[in-house]
Amino acid sequence: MTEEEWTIPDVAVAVDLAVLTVRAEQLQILLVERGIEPFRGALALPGGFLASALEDIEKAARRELAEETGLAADGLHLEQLRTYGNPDRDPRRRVITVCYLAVLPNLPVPVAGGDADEARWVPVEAALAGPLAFDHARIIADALERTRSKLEYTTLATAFCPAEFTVTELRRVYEIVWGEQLEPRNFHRKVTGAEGFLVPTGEKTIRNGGRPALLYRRGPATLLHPALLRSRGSLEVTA
Amino acid sequence: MTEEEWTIPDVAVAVDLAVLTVRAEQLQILLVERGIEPFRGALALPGGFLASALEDIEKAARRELAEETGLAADGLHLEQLRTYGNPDRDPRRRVITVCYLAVLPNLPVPVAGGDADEARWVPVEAALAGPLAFDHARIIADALERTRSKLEYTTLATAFCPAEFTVTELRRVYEIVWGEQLEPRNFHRKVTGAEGFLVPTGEKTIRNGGRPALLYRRGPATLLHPALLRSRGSLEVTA
DNA sequence: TGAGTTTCCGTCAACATGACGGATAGTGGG
DNA sequence: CCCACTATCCGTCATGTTGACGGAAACTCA
Repeated sequence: MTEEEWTIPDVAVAVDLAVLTVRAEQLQILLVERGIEPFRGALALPGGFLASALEDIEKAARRELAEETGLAADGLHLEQLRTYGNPDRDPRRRVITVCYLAVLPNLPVPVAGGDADEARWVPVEAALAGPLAFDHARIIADALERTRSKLEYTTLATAFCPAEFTVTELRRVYEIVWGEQLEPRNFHRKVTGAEGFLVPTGEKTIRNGGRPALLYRRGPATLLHPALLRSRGSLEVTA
Repeated sequence: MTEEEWTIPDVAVAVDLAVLTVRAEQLQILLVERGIEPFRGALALPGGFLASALEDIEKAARRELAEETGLAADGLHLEQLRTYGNPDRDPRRRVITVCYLAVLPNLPVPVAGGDADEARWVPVEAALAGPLAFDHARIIADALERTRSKLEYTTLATAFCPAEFTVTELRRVYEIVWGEQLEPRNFHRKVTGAEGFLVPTGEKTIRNGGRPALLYRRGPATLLHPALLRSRGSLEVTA
């Protein structure tokens, strides 16, 4: 607010993306191998600097996402996660990064193209264990907790599913993201009873082996009421 | 990620604060009257640009808060709300602002000093109705919804209270922030039963008129379990 | 046709919630 | 000194939600 002999400091603004999906019965995150210093060769979140001083932040996130994964909209869920600005998080210069959380269904792996190097899916557990560029481990941990938490009181879980899905598939999303088993019957009762969560797609089925399951489409609700709580054992809270 | 003839664009980074408290039986927010263009004379959130290109973002938020309100730690709750970066949110140049949500007990109004102009408490309802600088109305709306939501599943409400408080005072916080009445007995049962929410301060009382109430101190828990839900009628979800 | 598999439904005890009434413990006035 | 007044605190009960389980229904494959 002071307007004296002082000038507004300039900062480099980046966007990073924590792109989550469920593949091969695992929660996986999209990572790229860095081709340039710093952290050359290390795994990192896809992302990059604003294309211009006037580019909108969320637009930049969508652009990076499209560049890295080749997909735009669809069943895509994109929300701002948090901004990270530790002064020494980038050894080159001051960079603050606005991070986004994206959730996708398990697509036919369009991951390939993109501007940076090879992008690949990595199980989040492995990602959190292995060394990562910058403060990306912290970011992934935050994204994971945000996702787990939002499954409780929003309909975010449907963003992991294709356009049409069964209750069992939805339950698998919860079980995989939370890392715990759920009672199939109670889960079925809750999600089919929750207002606006699931819309029965006319009448259809799909085969798995046993009795055909009803197919659902995601409903208009974004909040889940009543909430679907995990047993116990959480972490922080956005902080 | 492209590393060609392109240079990283510079952006001005600001921090803004949504400082909430409960005063005079109302939820109020700290606003300043702008003394400079743009939006001279309009009400705005306290905040400002980073002091230097290396200042930490949260440090900057604490600095601005101290400058405007004269207080540092205490019962202070400070968390990042969201980053706003619409390209035309500031008519002068590209500015993105990292916003923080602060919650304070009703202090003896240390508001006065500060670098910018006069700061004053404004009922959030009035703040949302009246004209505000920049996109601050949107920010306040987000801060309000975040606060209301966090009262449900965290112990944030205690941040509105002084070090020692009664159950009735805590209930008033919920009622004022949510704008709805709560059953005193059920509320009492829930909060005193919730693990780690309230710690009875030895044995003390305070007078109000009737039977002396037990005094409590905030407990170690940050998450509330089970949650304390408002009746119905919410808004978005962080989006 | 029967075994195997998976979805779907019903029930019941345990727990939490919403709604009351009433006992308790102070204050202040006559 | 006693009595109205007020606010806190406690107990109960009907209702709704959760957790746990068994079993019927529907389809495939041998």
